[in-house]
Amino acid sequence: MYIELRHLRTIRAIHQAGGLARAAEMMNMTQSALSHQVAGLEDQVGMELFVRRSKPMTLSSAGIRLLRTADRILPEISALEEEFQSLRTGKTGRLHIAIQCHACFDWLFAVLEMFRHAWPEVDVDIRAGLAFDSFPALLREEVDLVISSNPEPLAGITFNPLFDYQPTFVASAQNPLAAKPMIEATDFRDQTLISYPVSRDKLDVFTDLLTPAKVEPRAHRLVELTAVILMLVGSNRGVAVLPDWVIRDVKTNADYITRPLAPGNLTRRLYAATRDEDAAKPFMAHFIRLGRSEPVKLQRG
Amino acid sequence: MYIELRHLRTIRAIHQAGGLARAAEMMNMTQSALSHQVAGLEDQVGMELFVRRSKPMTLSSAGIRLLRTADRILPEISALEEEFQSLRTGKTGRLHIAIQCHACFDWLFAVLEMFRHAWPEVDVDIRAGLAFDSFPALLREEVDLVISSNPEPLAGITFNPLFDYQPTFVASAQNPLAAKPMIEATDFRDQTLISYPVSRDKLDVFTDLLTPAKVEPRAHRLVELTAVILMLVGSNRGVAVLPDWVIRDVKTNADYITRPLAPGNLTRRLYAATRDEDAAKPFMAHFIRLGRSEPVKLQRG
DNA sequence: TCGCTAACGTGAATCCAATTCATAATATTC
DNA sequence: GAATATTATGAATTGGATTCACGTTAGCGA
Repeated sequence: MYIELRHLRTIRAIHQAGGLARAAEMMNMTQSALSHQVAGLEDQVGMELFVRRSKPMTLSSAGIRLLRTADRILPEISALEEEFQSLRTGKTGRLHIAIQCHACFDWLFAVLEMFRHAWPEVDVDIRAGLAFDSFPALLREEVDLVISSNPEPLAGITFNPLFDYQPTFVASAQNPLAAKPMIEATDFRDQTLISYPVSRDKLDVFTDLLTPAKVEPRAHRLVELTAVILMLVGSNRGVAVLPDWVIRDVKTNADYITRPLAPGNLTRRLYAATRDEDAAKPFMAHFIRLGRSEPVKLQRG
Repeated sequence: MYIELRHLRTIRAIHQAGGLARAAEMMNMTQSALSHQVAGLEDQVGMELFVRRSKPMTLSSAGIRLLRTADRILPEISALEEEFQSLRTGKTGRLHIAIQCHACFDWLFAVLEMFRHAWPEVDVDIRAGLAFDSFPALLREEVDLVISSNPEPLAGITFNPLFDYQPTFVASAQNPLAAKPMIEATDFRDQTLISYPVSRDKLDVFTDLLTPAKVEPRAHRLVELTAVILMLVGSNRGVAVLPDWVIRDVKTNADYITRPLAPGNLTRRLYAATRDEDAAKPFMAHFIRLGRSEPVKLQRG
């Protein structure tokens, strides 16, 4: 049997209006239409939904069950419709973020915290675990924004610049390299490099230093968490290259040394990638604005 | 906008089947029909529900919202349909009982207790407060069964006999009438009669004794609860006429006397009135069977 | 009890919207 | 890049919902 929402609306209207004729008026239909509709529904259901002994017809016990369901379901539909309305006008939406750079957790949380106060209706989430194909995921609408420092010219994707940072060398104060004012590619030959577990073309050390110079570090250890990387570096089990904002805490720590890389002016830029059509959405624009201003404030203070 | 269940079913099917074509097969429709339907729905809603960049098309974030609603609502509809199925086959139903005779509470609870074990799916209730127009209420399907000792020949109503009882006179042992072996109408002239608060034509004392004899008791006090009536009678503040099954407890109590009425063979019959079409329903038949057998067992033991 | 009025039911005609048919456009795969 | 699979499109068709016109029934007051 094929119950439809139309039927639920009708049942509710007849009940509210207390009769077929008034209900018909309410719904901008003829009384006859409703009569036919009810008859059809009763056919479907296989029993009488109304008592016709008394004249303004009233719900039977089976009809009351239907009414209860209607009263539960129809408000849900209304809510859904209102939600779509809000979606259209841009008050609400979804902001699922994929991050290619693990270190971004650091400032991203702070930014999201500010964001969700301004846009409480927007469904926010961070999706780790798809760092490799985050751009296809963006196009498939699995996520809505990708934090990346490797803009690729892709149809349908807009790259919004956020802020610049310096990939910075960090090592133990015990490490012999502490003697050098600046670190170059060959310095890594006899070092254990510690990095996030992502492919080399997503790691600044490789893309900007080691790969061009065709240098391979003595060992390469993959670690997920920034705190753990710093811990290992602190105990001189390896060296790392991290964005400057991450190592602001260890800069003043005597156990660590930080040094600029190679020519000395290495700068990278972080982007928020969105689908073209989303870039204009008000909450997206706001998020990107926050992503531009807040991290630099964080780094200073 | 007019979302219909059809749309929810479609969304769910496309998601389950993982594509339009397979979904169409599932729903016994052409792929084209679904394509049109989805397009129409997206028009209504005012945004894309699916991502078409990749070929087996997938839900967009708005589509996912719709899917969530569908997953909540469609099971409710299925449950409803199953319920109607059960209603048709008679496994479930409603048994709302109106009682004209207050004293019936006594045995009715016991019967209902047995009944609800046998028919757990049937919605049981006792409706007091419409003793006066219980038969119209029965026809209006406000209740489904009326316990009555006053069968009226009414179109659409079947009276199923339950059991017989004797309206019995009960008074304090202190009352002068205790001396009489049998109580007649004129004996009430100088007595306070205590009865349930219902119209006289529903009270056995009047219909079978006082009204025919045109006798009026000295006073007539209305009391709701059987226990209170007996209490008042016990302290000789009045006399009462109650069904024999109610006074089985006081028969052995020295504070009370019970006497037969008038000619001595006054017997009344209790009926369960149902709508004609309901009388055949299995759970109704079962209830009536219980209503015949259980009260007499109670009275004996 | 009669007749009036309001409310509901019925059947044929109509209309609109959902579906189909046929085919084009587009992505995916090897 | 051909072959395949998947979705889109437009005209034609179908079918179900609605309307129209009228018949029927219940309620109500004189």
